[in-house]
Amino acid sequence: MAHYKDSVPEHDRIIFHIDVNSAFLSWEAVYRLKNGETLDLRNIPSVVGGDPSTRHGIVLAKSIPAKKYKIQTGEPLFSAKLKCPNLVVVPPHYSLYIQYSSNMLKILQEYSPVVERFSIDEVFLDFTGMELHFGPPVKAAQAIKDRIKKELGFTVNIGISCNKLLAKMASELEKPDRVHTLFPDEIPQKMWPLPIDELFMVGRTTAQKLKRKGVFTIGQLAALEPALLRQWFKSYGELIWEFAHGIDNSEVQEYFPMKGLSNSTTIAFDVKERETAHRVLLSLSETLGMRLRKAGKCARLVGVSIKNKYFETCSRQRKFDTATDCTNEIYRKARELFDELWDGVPIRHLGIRVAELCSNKLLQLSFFDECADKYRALDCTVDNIRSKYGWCSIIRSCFLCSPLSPIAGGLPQDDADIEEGGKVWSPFLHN
DNA sequence: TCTGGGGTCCTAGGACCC
DNA sequence: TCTGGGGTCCTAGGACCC
Repeated sequence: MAHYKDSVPEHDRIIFHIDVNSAFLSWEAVYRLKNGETLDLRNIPSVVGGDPSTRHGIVLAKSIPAKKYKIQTGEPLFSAKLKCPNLVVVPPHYSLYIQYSSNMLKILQEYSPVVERFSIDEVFLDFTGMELHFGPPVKAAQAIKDRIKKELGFTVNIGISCNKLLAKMASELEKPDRVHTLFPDEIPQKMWPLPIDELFMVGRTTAQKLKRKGVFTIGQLAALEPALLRQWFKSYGELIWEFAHGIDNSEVQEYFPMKGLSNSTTIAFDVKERETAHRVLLSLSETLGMRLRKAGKCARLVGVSIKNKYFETCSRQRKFDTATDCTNEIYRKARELFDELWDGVPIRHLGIRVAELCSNKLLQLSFFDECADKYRALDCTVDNIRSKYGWCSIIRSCFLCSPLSPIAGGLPQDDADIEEGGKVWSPFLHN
């Protein structure tokens, strides 16, 4: 029996949501098969996971057989192995995933001019009006799905509906390698029986609160009075009520203006000394500054966050009079905020965030900072060297004999990164 | 050897102004 | 001496997503 309707009703818009099945794990499997490995990670209990020795030991992606052991993305590898002692764990190769993701995007762009890269493994595609070129939506989606499998070697789910929310909910239905529709008239039968946690934007906290109030399915949520949800969850309550009814008017958007940037890192050991913490902040500032300059932006707001050994977090942010894209300036501000914030408890994780961005062409130099020009030239030179010879071709001397990475945060460098000079390093939306 | 990193948005509460 | 109130900006924290 078909798992989708053979004919779709007339609607204003036709939206596809393309979701790579177990993305990191599939891509890892495809890469390994291509390089002579005979075992397909997708067919055994396996996960892509970080390195516990540097305190990055969490599950980044799981195979479908691993899912049967109730292993969850984000859970510690330690606990995943307790659930499944034979679990195969492989390290991540981010630059590979970025390539697979981009290859898929290229294919999808052939089917519509309006394509939104929602994350490294999810894409929205506005198929409205494209029936003329590629046939009815379900047939076209089948063809796209099969083409990706044939040309790139991995499977995707495609959800089809009249808005992004329903398309996304549709792609989550049965996996892998499937096309599903979820049009408004199918909501009661396909979406309302689902548990409340499966609704987009209902996370763990909201799901727990709803369950305590006796709401267990999306249908039960839909049946509530929106005023009651407003009372319980403020504006959020109305949003999830609308989602439970399949209401969503957001557009498929090719480009999103960047609002802010952040870099953070879990350090392999607990940091007890101020100087060490400062160095981590410096290495984070390096990455942040480079990304900011690459985007052609300056930031007015700088923020610092700390997670201590007890997993308690705190943060401090400040708006400054002048915007900057200078590594040293970001570092100086971050250090100032850190010194005000830190209570001396050993630190596990440090982060820096910048926001309130403006174009660096309109850069307003402070009268008091006569060094600004020199720093600008320095940043520019270092950026050029790094883009030519790799991220670590030029580092600050204070990192020479240090266990700390001179360039922290972002995605961990993998072998492929180093071979390529580490040029590829961010999977996210900005070109 | 237990618990990542990068985003966006919302809210509460305080400061400050008129 | 009975302690306005609306508007805006700012910060910290927490929710969600991948």
